[in-house]
Amino acid sequence: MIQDYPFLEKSPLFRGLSIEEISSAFADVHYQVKKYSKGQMVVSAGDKVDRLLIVLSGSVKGEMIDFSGKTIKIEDINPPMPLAVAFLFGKSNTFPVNIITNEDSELLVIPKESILRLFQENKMMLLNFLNAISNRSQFLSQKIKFLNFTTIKGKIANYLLQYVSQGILEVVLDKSQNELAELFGVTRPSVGRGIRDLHNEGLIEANGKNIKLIDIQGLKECLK
Amino acid sequence: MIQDYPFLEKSPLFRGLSIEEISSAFADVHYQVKKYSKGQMVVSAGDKVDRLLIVLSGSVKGEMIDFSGKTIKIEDINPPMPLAVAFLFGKSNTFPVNIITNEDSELLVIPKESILRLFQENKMMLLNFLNAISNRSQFLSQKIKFLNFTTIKGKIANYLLQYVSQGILEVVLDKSQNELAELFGVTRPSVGRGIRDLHNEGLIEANGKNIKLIDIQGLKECLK
DNA sequence: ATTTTTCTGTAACATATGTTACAAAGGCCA
DNA sequence: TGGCCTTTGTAACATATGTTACAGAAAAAT
Repeated sequence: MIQDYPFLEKSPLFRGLSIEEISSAFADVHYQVKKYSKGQMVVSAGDKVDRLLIVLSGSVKGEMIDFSGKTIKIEDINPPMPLAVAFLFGKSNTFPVNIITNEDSELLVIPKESILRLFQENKMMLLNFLNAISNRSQFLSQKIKFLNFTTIKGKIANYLLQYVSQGILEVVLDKSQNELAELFGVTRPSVGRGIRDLHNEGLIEANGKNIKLIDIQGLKECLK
Repeated sequence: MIQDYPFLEKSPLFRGLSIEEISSAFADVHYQVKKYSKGQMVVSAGDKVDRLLIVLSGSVKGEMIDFSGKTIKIEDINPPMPLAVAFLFGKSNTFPVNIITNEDSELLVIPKESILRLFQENKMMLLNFLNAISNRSQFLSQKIKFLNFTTIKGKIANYLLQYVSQGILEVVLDKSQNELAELFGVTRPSVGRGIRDLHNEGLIEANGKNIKLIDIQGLKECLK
């Protein structure tokens, strides 16, 4: 079964392991492959997280529900990524979001006990898991810094300054304004306006996705 | 040495273990207790995280630095809490913040290899560590939801609705407006204004720290 | 080549929040 | 009691960002 999904080697949880190693680790451990049709709810917010889910095919999305019952799409999850790694352990063991398939999908379901057995038998998997949760935390940390500590111009400046630290002064953006907007938690026109403002202030020369960084010090000032 | 710090039993990393068990687990493992005087920098942002630090006495703070060189206090960390658990593993293995002592302090320093050995020998510690990182993620998730998904009125409403779920309809706030402002990442007058608005709209009756919750459904609507 | 979709640029307008300031109320302590 | 400090209430004003809308450019699909 496991051998049918060779790209599992690319999953953060199995990195550094060959598909044979993965497969043999799974030999004496319980797991399931479940099929879901498009639009089906895989997990409801509040369900107990007593198993690890990994997307094998198709794709799923996480949707948050607030008190008033409205839903907001949080993120898409594609193969071979795991779901909700940060909720398998920790204080709250319930899914924070609904998980719904975007299309017909298959998920690998591994009960929590099995996970612990995998960890015991294969130190690499444990390390990978630690890395996965840690990365999640780091991602969230970064996101908070972004959301909380700067204006939109600051966010753009910060984003561009990441290139500077790599010695790149003529940037070709690898994301659309929409993607940047989502990353920054703001609206798309605001991103456009921010870029235009930086341009008008002479800090950058923006032309579509091509951006020349002119006044590095000025950009740093934007971080407030 | 370890026995000198019995409150380590209360550290998230050693929960469920007696001080004797902790001490014996540490018997054949490298570690250090380091003393720092008040105001000393324990770790600079960017330093490699190749060791786990746990506050034994005193207290330390984490300060973030942005590109322009300004510092912002992130949080205080008191005994017996660990530092930067989410950065010992994961992609980025450098401290995201400066760590500075608030007062004379002692820190327990455990190299990463020692941590891994502790995990191998004591499954409880591994579980505790997984829990600690997971909790951190969950905390950050929650914070992001708060920062990103609601207006100030929404944040206040959300805060008040937590009481409702405990069956409390006449709240006595346990935080000042200043503290709420900090929690929400907004300014103090804005919190005041938010409360006043909710009051004027008839959703609550606010009088200083005493708040009667009138229109629960309306409060839920505020979450947008 | 043509159509369709996505992306960009921009504008007018509405609104939430920050900024600054000050006065009144409540706690604390000497 | 009086004087200090913190907290609250509130106002006028500035500003950043969201909202909505539309047109042209670019990219993708047919």
